[in-house]
Amino acid sequence: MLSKKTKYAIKALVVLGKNMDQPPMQISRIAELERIPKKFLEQILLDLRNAGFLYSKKGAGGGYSLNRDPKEIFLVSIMRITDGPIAMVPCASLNFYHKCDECHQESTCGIRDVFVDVRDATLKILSETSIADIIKRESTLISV
Amino acid sequence: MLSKKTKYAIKALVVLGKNMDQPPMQISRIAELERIPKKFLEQILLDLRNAGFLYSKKGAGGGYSLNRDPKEIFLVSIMRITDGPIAMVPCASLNFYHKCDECHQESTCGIRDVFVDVRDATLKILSETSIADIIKRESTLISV
DNA sequence: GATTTTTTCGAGTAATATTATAGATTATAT
DNA sequence: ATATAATCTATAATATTACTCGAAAAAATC
Repeated sequence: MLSKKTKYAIKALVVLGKNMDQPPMQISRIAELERIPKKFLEQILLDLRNAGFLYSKKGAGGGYSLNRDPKEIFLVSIMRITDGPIAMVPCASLNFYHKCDECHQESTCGIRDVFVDVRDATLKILSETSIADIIKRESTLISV
Repeated sequence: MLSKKTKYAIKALVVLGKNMDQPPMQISRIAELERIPKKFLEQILLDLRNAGFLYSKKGAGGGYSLNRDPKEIFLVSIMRITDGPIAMVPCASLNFYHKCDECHQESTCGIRDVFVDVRDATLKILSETSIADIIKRESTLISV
């Protein structure tokens, strides 16, 4: 399951992606627009900022804005920040690998073998899909 | 993340799939072989039995055995029993659909749109892979 | 038919992770 | 100086996961 944290992160980035040429947007404004608990969003934006995706400015007229082209912010990166691994088993993770507790013989584990395939299929989609794509998909869906 | 419940379920089914022409195997034997907490495994096997995948027999000489050809038991079915939905968002689930708490406009949600694709990719693999395939993969991995 | 073996059933609990909140601090603009 | 808004640290509330307990029911064997 995708955590609320990740959903909120994506939603916030989408809002900021639509706000590219505007002055920075405040946490409270994003929280209001997307109905995200403000204090929770605060933490999430901070994580995204620390990962380099956001620019932030304190004080009056401050707020958050994207630090990169929305075309260059991929879901896979966001998810790794907010949820951690993409793979469904730790032993199949590229960025967060560790042995499964239950596993006796990783090299011959058939479960791992299947879930490496699942990871690859998921990864392909998530690393091809950007915030810009999400925005595009939404406008396409509206016009249909 | 795949729950331990699901991993244990798959492991138990694999053990039983290798035991096809033998008399039924006891919970305690499976638990021992796969190092699964016995009482936990008990619940899991009961779920699989109630779903029609296992045959069970009480009393001395009783135990569990597969009720179907291991080629016809697919990971997708097991996971739906033990973990529920395959999709990462409830609104993209085929068998466990429900609205996301946070969602205001499902029909135009770009997140949903992407995760329907992820679901399809995952589903393809999981509904093509059977217990027999897991067993086959393991023996292939051993011989490499 | 008593005893042993083994599944079945219902409930309960412990551990962990997720989601959210609170309050004080720091930086910036006016 | 004052108001604004991000940052930081801690903690509370809730949900989920992973298990555990004890007793009942069914079947085999002596």
